[in-house]
Amino acid sequence: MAEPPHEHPASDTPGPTPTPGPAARPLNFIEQIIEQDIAHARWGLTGTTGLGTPRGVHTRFPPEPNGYLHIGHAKSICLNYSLAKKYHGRFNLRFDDTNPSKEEQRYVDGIKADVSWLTEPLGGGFAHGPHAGGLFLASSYFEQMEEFAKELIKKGKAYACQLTADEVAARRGTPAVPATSPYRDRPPEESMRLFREMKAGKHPDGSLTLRARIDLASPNFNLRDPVMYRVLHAHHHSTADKWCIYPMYDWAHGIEDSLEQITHSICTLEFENHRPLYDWFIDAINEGRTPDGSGPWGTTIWHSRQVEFAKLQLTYTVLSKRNLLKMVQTGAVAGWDDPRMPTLCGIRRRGVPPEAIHLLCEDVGVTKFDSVIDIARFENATRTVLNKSAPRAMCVLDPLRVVIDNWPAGRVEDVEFVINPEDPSSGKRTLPFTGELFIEREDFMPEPSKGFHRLAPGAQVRLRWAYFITCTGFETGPDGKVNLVRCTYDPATRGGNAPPGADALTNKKVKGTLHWISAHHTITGHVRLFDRLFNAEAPGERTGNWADDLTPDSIKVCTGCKLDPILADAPVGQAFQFERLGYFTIDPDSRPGALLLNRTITLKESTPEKPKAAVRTYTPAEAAHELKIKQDKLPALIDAAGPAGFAERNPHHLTLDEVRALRQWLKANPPAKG
RNA sequence: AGGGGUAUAGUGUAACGGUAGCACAACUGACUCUGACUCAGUUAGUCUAGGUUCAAAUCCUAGUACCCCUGCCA
Repeated sequence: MAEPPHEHPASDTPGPTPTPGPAARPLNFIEQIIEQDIAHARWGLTGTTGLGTPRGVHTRFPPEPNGYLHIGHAKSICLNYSLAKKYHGRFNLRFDDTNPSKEEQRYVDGIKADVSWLTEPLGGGFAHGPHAGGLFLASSYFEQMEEFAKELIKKGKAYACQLTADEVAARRGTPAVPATSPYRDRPPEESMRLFREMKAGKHPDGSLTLRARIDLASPNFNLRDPVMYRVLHAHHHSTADKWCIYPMYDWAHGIEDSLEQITHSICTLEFENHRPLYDWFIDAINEGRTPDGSGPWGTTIWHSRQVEFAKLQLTYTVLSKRNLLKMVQTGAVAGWDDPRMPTLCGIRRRGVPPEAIHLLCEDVGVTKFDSVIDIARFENATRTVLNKSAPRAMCVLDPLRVVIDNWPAGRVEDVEFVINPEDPSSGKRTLPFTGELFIEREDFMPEPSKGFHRLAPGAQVRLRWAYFITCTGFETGPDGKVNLVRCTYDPATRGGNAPPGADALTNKKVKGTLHWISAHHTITGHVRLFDRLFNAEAPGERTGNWADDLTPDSIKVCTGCKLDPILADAPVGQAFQFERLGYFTIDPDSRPGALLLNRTITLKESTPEKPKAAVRTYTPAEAAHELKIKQDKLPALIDAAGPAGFAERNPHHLTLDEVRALRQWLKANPPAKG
């Protein structure tokens, strides 16, 4: 495994960027780094060859199996897989299973399924396809890691430390005061003996660690002699009871990447502070090693390059395994795969196709800047994909009976129905039309409001693909609710086509088009409608507890829905667009005769009345942030700049215009220095 | 406080010393057998202050704001 001399990123000089090919979009910063690496032939990259000759970019997704994956992880998976695909390489799935006290086999299984689901439309995944790198377990490297650890002990670069966790914390020091350990100058032989005893199970949990001997005074606390191994008598989901010492992330992770010869080790921003440590460990192992194996310690090991990017954050969403787990445990949701959850299994059950996640990731890009993505972008990506792919169906969620008085008794007519107007290859099917139908209750108003152009007494509307009907009256039940609408149909409008108007030149127009279903040709079922799980942009920001921002009724079940008969044979997960209602999918709990559907997302809706202008408002905290001042200086600024009417308003949220005015004022009246 | 990062329209991102562009959102309008889709147009931006330069988002200096780091978690 010849590997070129590792160059630290700091030594990089901007090289000529190779022709990027047909660039649909500019390269993101990671692609730029990779193309420079190719230009300099680092890691043996040539960029022009196929797989492994000598090699392309090799990436990996390294989850800890201590929970289910969420949409934040999806960004990392898409990034890693896409880079391997774009640069003729491979993609590994590797479980970073170094802490058995938190990990479970069911999470391993769930994560494998989620990653496969997500990467499948990209042409494969970790297990199959042209870029499959394979499935790996950190725990299968434990023996090798142990050997490396012993090597560092012999080199005087690691030592056994008998400080307890509390003592280590107490001796951690401060930026100005170095940490201390009375054991760091212990002879290597003694450390070796203790390390062997640790492994042999002769020491209780927490009594002993192996620590790297780096720098107790480093301003980077990760370098203050970090723990490499701890004693932990715990059952491991993969290695069972074979080990009672487990490596720490910092020690293990770089070795895992090295053993798999990962070229670019992509991770999130919070690991930036760990990169020097990652590099230190590999360099320490390589001290005394040579590329040809002639050195005293053998052949040099692989040194991957770590690159950090900003993780995905979404408004109205909680994205941390800890909080997600708590939501499940407290019953805030029905489980990890509740369709309201941002987990990949929840999103999948909700009916979102993986392509929507790919589209979102392309949309938001890859940078090092912490940003929060508006959840609406994800919703829009979902609509965009489903609009192109979902067959249409005619379903009525809240049925209202319509009788067509001039329809010949008992007559059934098949009307042609375009399965997906956005996809000509999908073709047509037929739908039975009769004199007794259901329409959506909200599509009829006895006394129509202004701008309502659906059904009302005397009004004419089109029934999609069928006929124009005119309302001649309605009946109400004892409760005063409308329970029947009477209409006549116009035979000249068969197929829903508008007949020539009075002048025989312009077609007669009708404003509204309604969806419908024949009362005698429908199946009933339940449909679940979801609202956002949280009703605050940043759940928990207000009170410190996300539970305070839970939407009270974020799930609504419609019973007795009148569904298109085509749904009877649809498989679980099949997506449909219910005309004018949104996108829906069959839930796994659905049964023949007891259909259950989930609404994935509504259609985009512009309201009939003049939509009220959505004015962006700022909380005091947001305004201060926007103006780059401390929040406590905001009141004084407002007093000084005085946006009209602000003082009378409650709550004291600022409008966009007011924030702009304050910014202008600040520009004209810069704060005094000091 | 020390260290590590990041600042470009409302939001997300390009521009690599040479015309600040794109997408989403918003707003106008057109089209429409889904109040969907599609299409056209409008509004709006380089954190601040100095400096270098014919020319600065970009280079230099000094500030400001935000994120990460003091687990035997990852």
